[in-house]
Amino acid sequence: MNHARQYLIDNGIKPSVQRIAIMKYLFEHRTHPTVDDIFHDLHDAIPTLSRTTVYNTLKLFAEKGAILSLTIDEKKVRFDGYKQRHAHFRCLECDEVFDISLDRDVEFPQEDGLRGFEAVETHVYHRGYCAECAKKKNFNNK
Amino acid sequence: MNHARQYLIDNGIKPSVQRIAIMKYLFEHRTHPTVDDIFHDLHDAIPTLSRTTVYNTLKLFAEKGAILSLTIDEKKVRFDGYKQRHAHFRCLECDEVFDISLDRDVEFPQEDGLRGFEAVETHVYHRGYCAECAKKKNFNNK
DNA sequence: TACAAAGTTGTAATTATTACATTCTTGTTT
DNA sequence: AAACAAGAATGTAATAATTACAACTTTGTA
Repeated sequence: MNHARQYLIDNGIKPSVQRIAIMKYLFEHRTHPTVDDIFHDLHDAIPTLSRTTVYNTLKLFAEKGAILSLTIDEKKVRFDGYKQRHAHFRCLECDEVFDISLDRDVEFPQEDGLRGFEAVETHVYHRGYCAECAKKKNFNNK
Repeated sequence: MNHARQYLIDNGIKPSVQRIAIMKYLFEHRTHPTVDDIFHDLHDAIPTLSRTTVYNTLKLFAEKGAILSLTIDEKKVRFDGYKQRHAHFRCLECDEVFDISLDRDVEFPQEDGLRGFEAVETHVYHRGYCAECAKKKNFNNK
């Protein structure tokens, strides 16, 4: 039942109480949390947790390829424990980040587009208004 | 011959000495500069220029849709005066940002992928090693 | 020439992130 | 079980990008 623990080991990361808790958090919260979101939410369960540990841990996870770090928000980095290929959408109104499916036509770039360049990761980001905020916005502009 | 000035007007931006200089800079430098790059490089020509003005100006340009602001670099925002659809590639070694052509197959997402979401802009970012750094890296690992 | 609106400037504040030295855990060896 | 070393976690202090803000300047117009 300790999925997070095993996941860390599989990614070459030594599990610790803090690391397991953070990985578990990312599996359970598909909200693209920031360092502070995670720090804040885990603080009750692990009162000794340090913000620096959250920074260190997320950096390590991203380096090991266990998670994605998203720079869709110009203020702070967000993190994503969901590794399946998908795009992200940030709402300019409510500031939430959503997962967007990438359909067949929207494939990730092939070798040919990148002559000689070695891509490690590719991100597709949208910025705009999420369904809910778009509705409100269009209603008000009527 | 004042292309930058006219471009600003066309985008609903009142031209000023500073704004024209910054727009001109972006047209002439396809390097995805940061605020500081621009501030530093224009300082000789306009000694009174303030860093705040560069921030204000770039924010205004981006809001008016005259330029793109790129969040490919987790530290600082970069700017791009080239509006044609293209992707970006940031080298993890030399930290340069390159333009990458998006071929026909790599289209920007269509409406269907975004049910109800209103996309204002879409970015495709790659991170990895540029041709030059990849060559060095592979040579050293031999 | 006077004036208001918009633009620019410089400093101070804010905020995310990193550096670093100290303390704590963990597993291993005696 | 005690001693030890390596790796991890912690907290504070530093750094760096960005924004807030109040004062000053420029521009166009009456």
